[in-house]
Parts: sequence; structure tokens; C-alpha cells
Amino acid sequence: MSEDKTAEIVLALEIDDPALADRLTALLGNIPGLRLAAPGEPAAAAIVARDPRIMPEDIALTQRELDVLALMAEGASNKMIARQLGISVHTVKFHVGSLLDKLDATGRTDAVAHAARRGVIEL
Amino acid sequence: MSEDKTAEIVLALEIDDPALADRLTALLGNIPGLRLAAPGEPAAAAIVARDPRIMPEDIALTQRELDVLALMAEGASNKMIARQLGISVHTVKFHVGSLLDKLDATGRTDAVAHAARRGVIEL
DNA sequence: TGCGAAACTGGCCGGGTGGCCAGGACTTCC
DNA sequence: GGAAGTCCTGGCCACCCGGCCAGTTTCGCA
Repeated sequence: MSEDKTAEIVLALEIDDPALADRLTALLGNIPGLRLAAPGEPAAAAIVARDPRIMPEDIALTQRELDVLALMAEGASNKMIARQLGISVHTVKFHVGSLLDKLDATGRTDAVAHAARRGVIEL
Repeated sequence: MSEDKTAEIVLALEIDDPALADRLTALLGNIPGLRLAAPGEPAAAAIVARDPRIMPEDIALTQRELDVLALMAEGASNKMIARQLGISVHTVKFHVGSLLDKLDATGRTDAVAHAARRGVIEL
């Protein structure tokens, strides 16, 4: 990395809300050591809107279900999950069924997508 | 909306790199009208890492493959995708096979997870 | 004009998936 | 002691999935 420790930090402002964007621009516009990126300019970090979809702990998933969910997100089959967790395929299918129910999903792919959307798991 | 236009803006700092995080904390620590969020505190916006290795060229997926991928991410089955796109199930499976190959995935769940990780699709 | 890429369709088949039924063992709370 | 919740296991079965084979059409490009 050719990072210059003394160089100013370039921040990309990626906020849709004009009011918030303007206020941030005004606040961050003249800070020594920090600069807002021009459109298209590569930046070290970006300021993005924080959508209020972050509500963890609202979906009551058991520890075992989280284990199964994590392996599902890795693309593991029921057989693989069973081997990984040291349980039978039947038990895996039991937990998967509970996950589909709790996450309101139609299949394992949908379950992983829902879980990722809700922040239950991190892809 | 109970947004107070005069209230300070709460920014969440979500940077893994300790050095960059420290510099940003120092720079943004004492700005009137702006405050860094405490861990877990709801924030109006977040500062996230923006590394330039985001995407070479979308991994060369055809338009049709993107159509199928999007529906897969919604949890749709091959039959549903076929109906949605007005094509046969065989064709859907053909595109799914190409997607598994291009995304280096073992199954449709893995494919969606990989695509989301690489930013090809948005969950 | 040929040639490859993309899109599309079909049949076949082994294995995976999800829903249903049943049960037992364990801990925690009332 | 009973109830509830979690975790575990088994069988059965219809359906889905992914990979294999084969083929067609359409398009742009050399």
C-alpha cells in the first residue's frame, strides 16, 4: 500500500437526502486533513444513509438455528450441515423448517436472503 | 417524522481499519452539530470503508442471467422464474447452471450469497 | 458467408429438499 | 409435579434441483 499517513482523508458523500447531504457538506467542507471526494473520485471511505432496517434480536432464533443458518449461507447442503454440526440430516431439516417458518421464507435461498436483509447474518 | 432540523447529526463510524478509524474519530470528534454514534446507537448515516476493489466488470453476466439471478434472490423456484420470464423450466435451469459456473457456487443459495457479497445484486 | 455467443427447449436421472407424521431427552419456569 | 421450550431422531413421500445428453433459432462480427 502506498498510503501516505499524512495525506488528507478523502470521504465520498453518498446521501440521497438533499437536506442531510447539504448539512454534512457544510459541516465537513473545511476540516483540515479531510476532504470530500469529487463525483467518481476514489475515496477511502463513504458516508452512506443508515436505513432503519437494523433491528436485531427481534427475530427469536435459537443458537442452533443460527448455526444452521450460517452454514446455509455458505451454500452447504443439509448433509454437509449435519456432518459439520455432528447431528443427523433429519435434525438439520427440522431446524431448516423452523427457520423457513420464522423467517417467512419459501425455501433455503429465500431464508438466507431474508436473514441477510434483516441483518441476522452477514454475507 | 420527529426530525429536529437543528439537532446534531449522528454519524456511525463503521471502519475496520484501526488507523483510519482513529484518524476519522480525531477529525470528527469536535465538530459542532455533528456527533459520532455510540455503539448500537441509531444514526442518520454511517461511514463505511470504500475500497477501490469493488468490482472489475460485474463478472460478465448476461442480461438474462441477471434476470434469473434477481428472481433467485427473491426465493423463486425454477418453475416460478420460468413463469415470470415467460420461458421454459429447462431454459431457467440452463441459466442457473451458467450462474453456478460463473459465480463459482455449489447451489442456488450459494450463488445468491456470492452475488450479494460481490455486489452483483442487492438484497 | 461462415462462425461463435447467447438464448431457448427437450428428455433423463440421481440426489437434495421440504412437509408431514411420530417420538424421546433435557432444562427452565410456574 | 406439570407445562413449555429446545434439541434431537426416525420414516415416508412428492417435488425440486442440478447435471448430463441432445437440439433449435437469432444475433453480431469477422
